[in-house]
Amino acid sequence: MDTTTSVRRPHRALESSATQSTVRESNLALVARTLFDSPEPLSRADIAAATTLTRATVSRLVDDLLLGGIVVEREKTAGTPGRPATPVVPHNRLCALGMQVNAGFTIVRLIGLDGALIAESATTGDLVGSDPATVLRELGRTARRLLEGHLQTRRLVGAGLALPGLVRSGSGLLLRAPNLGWTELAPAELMAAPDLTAGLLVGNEADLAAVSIAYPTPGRQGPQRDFIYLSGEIGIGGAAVLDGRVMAGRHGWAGEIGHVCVDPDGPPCPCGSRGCLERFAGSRVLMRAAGLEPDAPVSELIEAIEDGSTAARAAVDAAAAALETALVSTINLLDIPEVVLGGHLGRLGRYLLPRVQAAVRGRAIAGRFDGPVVSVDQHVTTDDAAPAATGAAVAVLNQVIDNPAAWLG
Amino acid sequence: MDTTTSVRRPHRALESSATQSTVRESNLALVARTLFDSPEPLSRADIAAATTLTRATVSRLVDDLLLGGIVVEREKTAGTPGRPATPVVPHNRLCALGMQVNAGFTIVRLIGLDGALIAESATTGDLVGSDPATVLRELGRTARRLLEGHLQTRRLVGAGLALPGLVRSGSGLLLRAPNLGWTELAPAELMAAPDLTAGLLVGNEADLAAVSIAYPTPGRQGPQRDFIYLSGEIGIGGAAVLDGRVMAGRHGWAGEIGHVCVDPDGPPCPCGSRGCLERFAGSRVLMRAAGLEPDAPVSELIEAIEDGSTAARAAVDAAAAALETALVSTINLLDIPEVVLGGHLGRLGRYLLPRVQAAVRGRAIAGRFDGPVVSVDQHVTTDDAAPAATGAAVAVLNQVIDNPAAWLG
DNA sequence: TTGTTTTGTTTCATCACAAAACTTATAACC
DNA sequence: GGTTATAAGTTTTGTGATGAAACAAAACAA
Repeated sequence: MDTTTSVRRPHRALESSATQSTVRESNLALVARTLFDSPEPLSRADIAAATTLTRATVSRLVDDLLLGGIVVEREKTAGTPGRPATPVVPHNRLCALGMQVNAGFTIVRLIGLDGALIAESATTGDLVGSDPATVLRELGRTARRLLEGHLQTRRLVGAGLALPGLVRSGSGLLLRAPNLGWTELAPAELMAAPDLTAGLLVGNEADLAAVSIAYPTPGRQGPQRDFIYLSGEIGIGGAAVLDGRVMAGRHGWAGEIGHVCVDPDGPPCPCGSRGCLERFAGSRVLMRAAGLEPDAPVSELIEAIEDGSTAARAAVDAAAAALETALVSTINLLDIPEVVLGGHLGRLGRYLLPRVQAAVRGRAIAGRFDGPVVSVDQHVTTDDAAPAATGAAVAVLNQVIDNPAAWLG
Repeated sequence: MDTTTSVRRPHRALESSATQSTVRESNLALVARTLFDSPEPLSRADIAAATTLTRATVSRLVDDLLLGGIVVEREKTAGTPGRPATPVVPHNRLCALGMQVNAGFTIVRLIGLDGALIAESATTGDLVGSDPATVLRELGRTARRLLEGHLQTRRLVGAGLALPGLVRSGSGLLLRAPNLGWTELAPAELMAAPDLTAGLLVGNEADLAAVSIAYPTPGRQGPQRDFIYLSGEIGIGGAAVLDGRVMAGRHGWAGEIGHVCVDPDGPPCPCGSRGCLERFAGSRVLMRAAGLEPDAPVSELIEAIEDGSTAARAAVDAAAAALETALVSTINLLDIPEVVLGGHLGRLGRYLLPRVQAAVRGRAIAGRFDGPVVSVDQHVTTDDAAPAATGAAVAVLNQVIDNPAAWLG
């Protein structure tokens, strides 16, 4: 862990050479993305118009996608002069597992390539200090049960797992999850379900929740393309999304807004620093400061405020002030003037939004130019407590859309 | 300026289709990058081995580069059995102008595709509150004089201009440069030298200084590929470089570390926030706090410290503390555990490095894993006061290397 | 002089896509 | 109902990129 300076490869490969099959892969991906990104079904001719490819080329590419079960044809639609078009739409036969382990629950979702929730299984329980092997083995069993009966009609593309901690990008190793008490483990192995977890995508909970905002359904970007996401949990996770891609940094740990310092003389943080945002706006800190049980639901906090509790009000104000400071710094650093609040921060939106929005507009450099927007994660208003599980599945499905050639084999 | 929420285009083009000429462009760039990135001259066969292209293909691509004047053949090298190889190296006939306007000087440099400094012209003077039209017109004249006599043997690729302010990426407009007192102007037009400034690359001073660190010579990456750069001037500029690319953000303003908040109750900053890093570590703030003239050279500050001035010592300590806080937050946010100090911060390296390095290692999340490195910009030790001017030229030349097809026409 | 080795070139086959002609399937109009 | 107009999708042909393999060139070595 406490490794010495890593040896850098003296000459990394610049990139690989292009060939004709590269062209095909690239155009296949272009057609797939165009198809999935469109809110309305597109015909081959529509795709040709949208991509500048010829109809002939699109036809052949679409044939490949049909053959691979990635898309299907719908009934022809008449009504206008000319030969009727054949709409081509995402095939819901392909699907992926999205899983999440959190301090308070585990969840498994099966999601189709068209974005539909096919099945779901959730368990609640206190997982702080739990044994990762036990929890993950059980998660694997749950996933297998969930799949039963579906594999006759569907085909599994892969699985994704969201964890509340540091995940080393590439290797899929969890380095540490402070709020679970887990360190240094390989989730794919512990799940003991090699058929399900071959190529398991392991990701940080905030990063994957951000994916589900950037892509409400697989391959289709939502209205927010550049934004900073904050996940309000025991810790404050964060992710920075630019043009639909989650920023990774060198190891895949970028976006840790919870550990932006908002007061150099503030309380110490287990991360080694002091006065991190998390120390003011993390759920347990907030609840304690409000005079409530650390794991009390947000509704209690809101009630307390409405009942006139000064402690509750002060706690939220302190969190808001910390949030303002951290976000202004973050926006100045990343130049992404849009913020989405998730978890308990989203649920406290009515108290936080106006203040934070005003601060961001008045104090961030980009504030005066773009009219930055602060909003609440949709998932909060629809009472979805596990957007990261959905995001994990979507991330897996996006891989298919972004490189269909690899899936077609 | 104070625009309302910008209207987002509902459907941006996903990307354009690939064709055979795309393959050629891509491989041409691959060959060029391989050639320029190598410390030793490469033969066609070497390039083939390095890229997995065949010798036949490499030969044809190199022929194009030769024809375009981007590379030249050197004398064959014998000594080993087999047909002697023909080394192919960057051609120094192509060159670019790199210019910089700062609060205290202007500079114009002419730099060859091989990285050599061909000519240089600098002027000093207080440009705070100066008239941009006058300054830029004079800069254009200087550039033209500098070029005289060189255009018989060289060919100008283009020009780059570094400015200490906010530049809107794409348009090349300077929105504001607080320390010059300039706002809202189009440098390319004001320079009144359309032959030189066609396609002028305008960039932020810190961003372009970072380019000259990432690329010590055009197309050849230095040892630092991921790093956070801090330019110490009146203001503290910053840039984040990941894999050799400067992070832009939505408008091109990412990396403003000078406006990370290190004390929410600190002194107000013209940017609208409070307690920005710049308020503690900007050169004039630092000098005043040390009891010196605001524009005194760093050497005086060092002397004062060595003479035992407590004010000077305290000022540097305060700057160091602010730097620590800002950098820990920044590293947590970007996951780039490497820092390069430029300008007066680099010149104060002996006082800052140990403290800052310890802070970053002990308090940043990535600190415990990678052994983060804090170092001083090479340009400071070689007494080059204008790395951004070099970076501006290098950025222009890199465009040729990254897409030779566009240059060949 | 002959053989060996490596570089660089030539020739030919393959495979994507573009262009354009063609086929198919519908609506609109007389 | 027959004809025309219109648009979707397919077939055919040509172009241009790379790869593979044979070939030519230029050195060293025995």
